[in-house]
Amino acid sequence: MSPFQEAPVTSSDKTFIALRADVVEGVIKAGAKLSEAELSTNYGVSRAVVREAINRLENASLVERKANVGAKVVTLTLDGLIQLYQVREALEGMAARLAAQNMSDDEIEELQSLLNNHAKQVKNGESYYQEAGDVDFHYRIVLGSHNQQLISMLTNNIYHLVRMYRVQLGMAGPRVTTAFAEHTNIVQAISHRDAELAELLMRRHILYSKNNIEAKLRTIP
Amino acid sequence: MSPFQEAPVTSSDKTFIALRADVVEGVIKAGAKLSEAELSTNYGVSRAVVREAINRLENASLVERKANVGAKVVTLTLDGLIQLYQVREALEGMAARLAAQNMSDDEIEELQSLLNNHAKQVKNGESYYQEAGDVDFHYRIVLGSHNQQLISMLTNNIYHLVRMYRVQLGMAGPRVTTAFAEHTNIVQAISHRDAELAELLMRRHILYSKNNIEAKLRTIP
DNA sequence: TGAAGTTGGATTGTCGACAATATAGAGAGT
DNA sequence: ACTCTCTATATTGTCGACAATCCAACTTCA
Repeated sequence: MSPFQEAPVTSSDKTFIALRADVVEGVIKAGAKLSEAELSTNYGVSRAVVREAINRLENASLVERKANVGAKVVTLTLDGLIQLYQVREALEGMAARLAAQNMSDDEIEELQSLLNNHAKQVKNGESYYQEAGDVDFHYRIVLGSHNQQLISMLTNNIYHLVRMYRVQLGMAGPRVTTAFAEHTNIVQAISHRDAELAELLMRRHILYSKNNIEAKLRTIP
Repeated sequence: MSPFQEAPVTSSDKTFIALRADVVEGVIKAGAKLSEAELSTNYGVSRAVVREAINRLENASLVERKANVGAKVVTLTLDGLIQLYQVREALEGMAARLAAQNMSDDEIEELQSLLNNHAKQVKNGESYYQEAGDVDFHYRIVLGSHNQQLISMLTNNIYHLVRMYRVQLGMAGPRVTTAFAEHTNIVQAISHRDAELAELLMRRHILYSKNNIEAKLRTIP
């Protein structure tokens, strides 16, 4: 289905995931201070596991910590969004390149059928699932790179921050059908094993997406 | 001087840095198990701070942890090295592109003079400082990107892992003068504010470096 | 009035003890 | 001899208490 980490086993894992969700979804507001004691009672665990969860969030760039002072949820800025998308462009571009080289024929076929499902949804105007579909699409390609380092960086860190921006600054917008066309071209490049083109198209796709969001944001804050 | 993090203030910071150094330099061998109790006595701190240090090392991809089992130092493989350099190519390529756009004239001038010093050293055959010089060069450009996300990923994670491979598999090799020529071209592109070319040259530079190391390694393990 | 120094309260950092889990080895059965 | 089960032990996960640090409010002095 969707981006799944390994199943959480330890209490610390669950707390980390719950806390991350609350930060990403805005239940805990951007810029808010994270009190260890307060979170400890809220999640019903000891301060030690809260601390561990906060540490992990720090590495994911979702909170900032200062020694002897505490941790704050990051603040969302236009500049931060741009920098994030620059990194994303570099990493996902490479992912597309590697996917064109390394994906198995089966994986490519699944990617194709995923795209076909999206095509139906676009025709039916089911805009809700468009977001999930977009995530799925990018996720498949990242996995297809078969590069663990790359997969880890994108799925553990960058995607959560991207989602935090999307959710809290209310992205959804048009760009559905045009993005779908771009997806189609990328898959075509991959299935032709054209690594160079796959990277180029993916980078442009993300760049367009950035420009689109950026334009919307400049009108608000 | 050299890549410096923020000064370590807390006991946990110091332990993390000491432990990381021991892992990178091979004092603790690749693949070895990390016993929390043992490290606790060795570094003279409580298990809690050792655990925090290990967690941070995990995010830096220097150790792998399994719940209820423990942490092991990563094992160094050819495949791991290749994947690492693929990520490095993507990120540093983007860094060079952004550096060409964002570096101040002063920063570029400092980069130039750094290169001049290297030129002298290369002529004198001081091969030792070549490594430090190379690190310095790349570090400056990464900082010049003015992209915090990018800077953090490279300096906190990737560079330490790269160094671990270099140290433990005994890199040094020739490629000194030829690498210097590549550096020169990159700086030229940056000072011309040619972002496209700067990225291209940096990516090729890292790709060559990867191929060089890879060729050496294939003869050994 | 304003600036520097001081103190109290609250928050984070560190510690040792206890609980939960995995793994190696012994033992039983075939 | 081999496999399976079960137990013992060592290691990690979690907890509550104590120590160190920061910050704000208050006092003191020019």
